Amino acid sequence: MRSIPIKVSLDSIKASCGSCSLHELCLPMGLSQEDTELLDQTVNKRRKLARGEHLYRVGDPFQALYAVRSGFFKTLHLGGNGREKIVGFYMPGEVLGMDAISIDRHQYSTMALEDSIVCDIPFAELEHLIGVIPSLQYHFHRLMSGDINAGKRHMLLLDNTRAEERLAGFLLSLSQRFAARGYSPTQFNLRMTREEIGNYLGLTIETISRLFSRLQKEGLVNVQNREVKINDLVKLRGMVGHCD
Amino acid sequence: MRSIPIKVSLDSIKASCGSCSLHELCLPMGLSQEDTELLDQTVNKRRKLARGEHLYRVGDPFQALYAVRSGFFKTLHLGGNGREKIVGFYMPGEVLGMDAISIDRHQYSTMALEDSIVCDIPFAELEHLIGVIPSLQYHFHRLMSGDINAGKRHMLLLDNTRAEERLAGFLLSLSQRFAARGYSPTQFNLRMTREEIGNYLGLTIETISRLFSRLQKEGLVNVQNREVKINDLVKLRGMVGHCD
DNA sequence: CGAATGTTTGAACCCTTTCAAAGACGGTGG
DNA sequence: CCACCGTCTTTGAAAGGGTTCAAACATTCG
Repeated sequence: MRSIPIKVSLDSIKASCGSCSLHELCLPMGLSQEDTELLDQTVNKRRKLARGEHLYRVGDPFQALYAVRSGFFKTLHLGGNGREKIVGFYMPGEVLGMDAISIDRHQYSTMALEDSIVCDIPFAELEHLIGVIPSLQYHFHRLMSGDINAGKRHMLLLDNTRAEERLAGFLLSLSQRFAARGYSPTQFNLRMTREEIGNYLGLTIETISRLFSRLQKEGLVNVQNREVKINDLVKLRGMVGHCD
Repeated sequence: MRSIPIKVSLDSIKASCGSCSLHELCLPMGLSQEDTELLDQTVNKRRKLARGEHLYRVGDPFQALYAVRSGFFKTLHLGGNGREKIVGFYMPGEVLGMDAISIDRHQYSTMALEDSIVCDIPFAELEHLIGVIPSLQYHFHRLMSGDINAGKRHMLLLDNTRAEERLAGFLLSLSQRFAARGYSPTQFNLRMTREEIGNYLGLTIETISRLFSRLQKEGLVNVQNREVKINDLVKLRGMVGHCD
């Protein structure tokens, strides 16, 4: 609360895709230096968000996509009964908000799980730029298609009836995504609570807790609070049914 | 088998988006007559598929998107253990294959559930056309975004822990989509088997069967083989948790 | 008509949920 | 620095719902 005045003064920071370490994962992937500079003129603002702060909420008018620069986000659906369902976790280099393109309003709320920074990508300007830069068009379509696939993979994860398979698949998914960003695939920090994991996987918090205990007892992983160490990546893969 | 020679002779049929009754649902939605004619030059072929025939299979190189002209399709994922998981059903006006854009190969197999016709949309040509027709760019992005949302809705459906909620949500989803195509929202034919419904919803065939029996006993629906009549749309909606 | 496929119904089992309570962690204030 | 408090996590026992296994029935299509 106290920190709001400080945050405001830091809200806008000059961004630069060209010098960003994530540019091979993010929207500028595959662009020439020249085209990246054009993109930089559109993606010219960064925004800081404190842990727990909303990037946007259900129903907000859609104006921009957001690339995660640093930090961690969750997106959630609000059911008619007040129930919250987490539909995705987003880490640096991933782009938020593409589901809103088709309806002009955000369908899901997005909240920072830790202090984070996003790059604003005003969509009207991006659309214009896509018409001008053919390779941006190509890469943007791949990005959207990748989001379609991420959704389908999550669905396949939820199709595993056994709770164990879901959690194993979840850990492996995190592992892969961390690895793609140059972090260890076997040792990482969970940014979300047990409850958020359970919600995401369609399981209760108690089941998540029991599973972590069991996996640890079996020596597959070590879990200390939010710190996860995977001891046997191969055996963990063997536990997952039909998801990758 | 015997019919293959016949099918081949009918395989290619001249298509026309301008005169297609689905053009407000499909790729040409919102295009001017002039732009639709340009699109017609690209979408110039139709393909007939017999029931049970594959449109494409996992691993096939990605070359075209396919708009369903008539009939019904399912898309399925093949798990490492040989398990099949149905990830989507597609009806006329819906576009197949957008998940493959990001990886250049089809990630899922697609099979006709009944004799069907699709319109070929060669993707390289579509990409070119998108660079030329701004409103096509706009509508194509909405189409992809819509596919992202369809996936998320399916995921929300699977999050309902109670089998009853999932089936209710499934019936409502079909109802809406039929209504959008000018068919009755309360009376329609299931194109898929109980097993396929169960697979899609993460339930067993027995559970689906029991649920239909129960819903019928409660007077909510009438089910005769594959013919469904919804008697109480409102009460059915009340059964679904957080999925619209 | 007959075989294959698809559907319905029953009973026992298993896993996750639910309900309950104790324990650990982290931040705040004295 | 430590005690306190709220939040998060762990663990236990009972209950519920869907699956599994089994068998009869219906439908479709050659």
